[in-house]
Amino acid sequence: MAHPPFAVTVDLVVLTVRSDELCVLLVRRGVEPFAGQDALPGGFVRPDEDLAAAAVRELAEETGLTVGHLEQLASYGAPDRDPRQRVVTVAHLALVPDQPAPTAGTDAEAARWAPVAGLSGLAFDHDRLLADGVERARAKLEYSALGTAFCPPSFTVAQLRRVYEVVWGRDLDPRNFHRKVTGTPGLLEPTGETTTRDGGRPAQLYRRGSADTLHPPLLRTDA
Amino acid sequence: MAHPPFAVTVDLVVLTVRSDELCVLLVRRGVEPFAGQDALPGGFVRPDEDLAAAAVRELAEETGLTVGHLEQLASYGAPDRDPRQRVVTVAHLALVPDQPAPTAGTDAEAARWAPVAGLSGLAFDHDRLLADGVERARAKLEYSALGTAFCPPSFTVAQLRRVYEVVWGRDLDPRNFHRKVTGTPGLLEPTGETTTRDGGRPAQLYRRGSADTLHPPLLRTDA
DNA sequence: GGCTGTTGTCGTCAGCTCGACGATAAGTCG
DNA sequence: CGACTTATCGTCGAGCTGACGACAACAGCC
Repeated sequence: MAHPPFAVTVDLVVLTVRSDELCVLLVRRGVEPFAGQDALPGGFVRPDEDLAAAAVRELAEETGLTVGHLEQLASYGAPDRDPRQRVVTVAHLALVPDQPAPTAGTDAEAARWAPVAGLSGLAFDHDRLLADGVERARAKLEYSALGTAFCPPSFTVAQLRRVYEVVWGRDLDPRNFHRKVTGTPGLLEPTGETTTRDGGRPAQLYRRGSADTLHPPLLRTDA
Repeated sequence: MAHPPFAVTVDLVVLTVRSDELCVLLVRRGVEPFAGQDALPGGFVRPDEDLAAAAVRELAEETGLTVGHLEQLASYGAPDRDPRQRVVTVAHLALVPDQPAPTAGTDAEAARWAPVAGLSGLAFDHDRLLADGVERARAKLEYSALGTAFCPPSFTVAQLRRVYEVVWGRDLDPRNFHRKVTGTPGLLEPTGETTTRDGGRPAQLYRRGSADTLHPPLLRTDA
């Protein structure tokens, strides 16, 4: 059996919410092909490594980020997606809280946050990976507690709402949102503390609860 | 760069509803490893072939089935999942209408339908692929028009409801279900014809409409 | 034909959730 | 202290859902 040799990589769509924008982690490629162009972080899977382990390792190597959530997204294997050889990549989606610009890693020249809006021209087929990742994140906010993955360990209802608004690109009613998330059992656990900010009434602080699904879902209407 | 050679395969979780049971297409392996054991159909991706194309080809080769829906499920690449060499498989989920037992293909000795309930002991990690595929199908019935993929081109509301009941393992109220699916615009298109069966009032025949999502979703409650 | 059993389809009604919005609480800033 | 900002609680009507009654339209049997 002459099974043609494939290379297998993992690529990462790392999303966060920074200053009211949905941002993705990009690295600038230092080697051909697509040298000097932006790309998603990623790399080859090692001989004795599971796919998920490879994703975690690449994320740590290239960014050193604290990850809030990591899941497999999809695989992409068009024959001509890499001009060098046949490469199948297993894309992963990571959601992380807002963090300072990650440090440059070993493989890549520099890692930086870039707003997703209007972004294009990435290396390989990474435009598509990014689009699929963003769509997955948008969809999952509807029926899961994944919005909290964008938040720090302790956060307010307003912070969580801002996450939804930024990811969906749509304003939500603060009162209805508050009723929904505080009314769902197991979603949020109050810490008992409050915040003080520049103005306005202090808000209750919560941490993620044990619930991971939102039943019934929080639907984004077409409005 | 010595990238270790991987083999890449596609495996198929082909589901259908037969005689009030959710069934999966299995083949009996003729070669080692796991010779004589049941497995999901699948095979190696060819050098110039896209992943989706490979899935379609394998499905046609091994079964000759008419496919109602095909989508990528997930990828599995544990280092020891194949004792021969490092293999990453891209699992796909196919939903097909009830059809006679498929003909044996080239690679496999025989293909047959097996009820999913209580099924285990498949080759490789196919138990997990199957479980993930079934769960994906169950979840997708909630918010998509995918239930029609299990139905022939022309079908009744009761047939579609039976699909939901079998996949979810839970009875649904015929009147509420009827109201829901006929009330969702674009989901079903009436053909104008009716059926006659052994007993009972003849039913309207419908075909799939243009809608592919169900808004609002049809939730399976925990009851 | 009449009766029975089966299945499909239409209605009704209470309960829940949601969206829109008013009202109040509790801080900061000038 | 007043103005402003933000958080949180209530209220109300619309829409969807689940439970269920009622009727329609067939086959089969006596």
